[in-house]
Amino acid sequence: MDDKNLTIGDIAAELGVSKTTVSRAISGKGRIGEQTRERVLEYIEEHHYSPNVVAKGLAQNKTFNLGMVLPGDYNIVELPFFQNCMLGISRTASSHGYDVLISMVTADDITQLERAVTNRKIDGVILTRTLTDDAPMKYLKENGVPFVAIGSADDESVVQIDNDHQTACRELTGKLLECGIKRIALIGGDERYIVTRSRLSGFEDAFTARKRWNGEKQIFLNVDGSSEVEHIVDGLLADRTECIVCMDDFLCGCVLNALQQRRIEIPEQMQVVSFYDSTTLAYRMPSITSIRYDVEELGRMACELLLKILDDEEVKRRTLLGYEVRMRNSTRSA
Amino acid sequence: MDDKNLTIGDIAAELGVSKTTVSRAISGKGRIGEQTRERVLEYIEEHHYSPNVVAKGLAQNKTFNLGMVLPGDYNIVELPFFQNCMLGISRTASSHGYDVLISMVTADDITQLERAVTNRKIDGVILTRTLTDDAPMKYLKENGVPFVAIGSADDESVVQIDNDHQTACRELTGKLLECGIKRIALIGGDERYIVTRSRLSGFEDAFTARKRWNGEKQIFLNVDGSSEVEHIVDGLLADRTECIVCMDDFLCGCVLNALQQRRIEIPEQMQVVSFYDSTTLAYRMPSITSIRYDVEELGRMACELLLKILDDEEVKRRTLLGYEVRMRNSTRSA
DNA sequence: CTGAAAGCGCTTACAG
DNA sequence: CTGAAAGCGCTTACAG
Repeated sequence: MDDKNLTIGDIAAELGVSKTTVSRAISGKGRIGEQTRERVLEYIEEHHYSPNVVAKGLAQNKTFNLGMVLPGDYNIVELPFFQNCMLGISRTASSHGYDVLISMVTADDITQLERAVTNRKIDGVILTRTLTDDAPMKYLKENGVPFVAIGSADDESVVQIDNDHQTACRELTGKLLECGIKRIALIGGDERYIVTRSRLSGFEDAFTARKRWNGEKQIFLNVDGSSEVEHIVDGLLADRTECIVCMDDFLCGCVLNALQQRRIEIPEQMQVVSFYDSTTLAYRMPSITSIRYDVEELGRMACELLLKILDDEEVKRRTLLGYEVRMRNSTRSA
Repeated sequence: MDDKNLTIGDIAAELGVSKTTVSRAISGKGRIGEQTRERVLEYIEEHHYSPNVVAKGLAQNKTFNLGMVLPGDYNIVELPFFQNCMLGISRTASSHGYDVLISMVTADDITQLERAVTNRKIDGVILTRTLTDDAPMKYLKENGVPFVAIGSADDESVVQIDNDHQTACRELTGKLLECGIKRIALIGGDERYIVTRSRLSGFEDAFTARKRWNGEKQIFLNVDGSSEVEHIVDGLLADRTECIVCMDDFLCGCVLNALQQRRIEIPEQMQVVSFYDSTTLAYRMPSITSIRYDVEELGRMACELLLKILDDEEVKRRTLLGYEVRMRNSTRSA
């Protein structure tokens, strides 16, 4: 285990070659005799040498660290989305020789991100959600830090990757309408999240695509917390609404609780659908019709995009990933 | 924004002093004239200089990065516990000039951790759970990497911090027994997690403390997934069990679903309690009696312990944090 | 109180 | 194909 602090210099001395040569054998850059390279590589193998990445970074002006920006708000941070995302990012980064450094930010405090940047701890950044008027994004642009955003953004200059929330929501809503639903409601969270807006658009697209649909739709945004949901649910029950579309699994959980408490049968008296299909709702009875995204894949691809950018490769400005509509027992089958 | 790449050398040249002097003004180490220091500091302030932490690290053989080890298993990673932990760690690290680098490991794959260590990317590590026969722990010990474990471990040489799960579970179980419960069941997850064992001990302590209790208790460990829970619940219903103690909120969610599906009234026909009090169960009706831990605080203190160790300060081998028993409507009141 | 110099462990023109 | 030397941006004995 003493090998731990072997340096390129030690190896050079031991083998009677120069540090330059050792460095070349390792990196594969520059011409070097086949013989010499093998000798060096063998020695390295035997003695478990592994290069000091920090020193390498200093010389190359890199850190081999990627920043991952996470929302540090309570509640939100708990959404499984971010963890699954992290899994994908972490694995990909790791397999490319990078590590992942986290920065938790809130709407009005991005100091952790600023520290990571000004301290030159990271080569690039992955944003894990997008907002209208996105402070981290603004900061990164101003400071010329390479980044990719998971989520969508109006700004065409930012490299973004997202599931196609709008189409997903349109398709799901469409299916519901096809089943003859006349009264439908949409409940969503913070309107500053782009994803909230995308889903809203998809929801509305479904109606404009069906000109003959003459029912009633209701929309509730910026819904936050259980008591507000209860109030809304009471209103919807009074209105004889047939279906509630929930924009995330947390809100859906609240809706389900409210319905259960009021002894409303699902789907007979009220249908319910949600997004994400996370474990938050797994095993709920009845099973919940939901959109499913491959969030780990999303993280993986975001990471690969960033790595390409760091390698000065060209990348698509916008990548749209798919989704899957899973019809289950919380809705009447088509 | 050009200030970005200011170096200590630039400042020295500009001010007509040596790099040594600039360094001393910044670090506060070594004697330096009051006048000179102020001049340097002023210049730095004006030009938004911020030192290259990587270079500093190379010179001092530090990275100012802390490793955080997270379980990379699906499902488990989704437990809000780890996110809240991360919040505490991240904030504390940040306020001490450190960043947090994540390594996701599974029971049989700790390569991400190994990479971070052999690449010398981190100064120390925080483990976020403990297992019997803990691979990351073993690796860190063998390689002399400073670390603290969130969770308990038999090994007296490891610095560990944990909520007092055993006492918590004993107290909660005790309260239930005081209410006259005669048939009680415990459902828990993976037995290799120390926390599962601690809670089991606490559960049993409650009975030994009440010698005259003559009821029936059942214990199910290594329970994994919803169908197994359903099967257990059916058995318990047949047995006329009065109360189910769930070791985590995920299992509790499964239990609640199974009961709801079977039209069992809580707490009239079955009482239910859980641990963590996470948002997974928030807003469930009836509200769930539960233990509550301050997980962010746990992360914060773990991080502070590690920072002290890195500073060569003495620390307590074992820190036990409190808990709160929250009696709610899923149990009959005492 | 201050500075010249060596060093942290790498990389990379440049010269041979 | 190989090496001496300078450099990445800091710190830190050592000397004055």
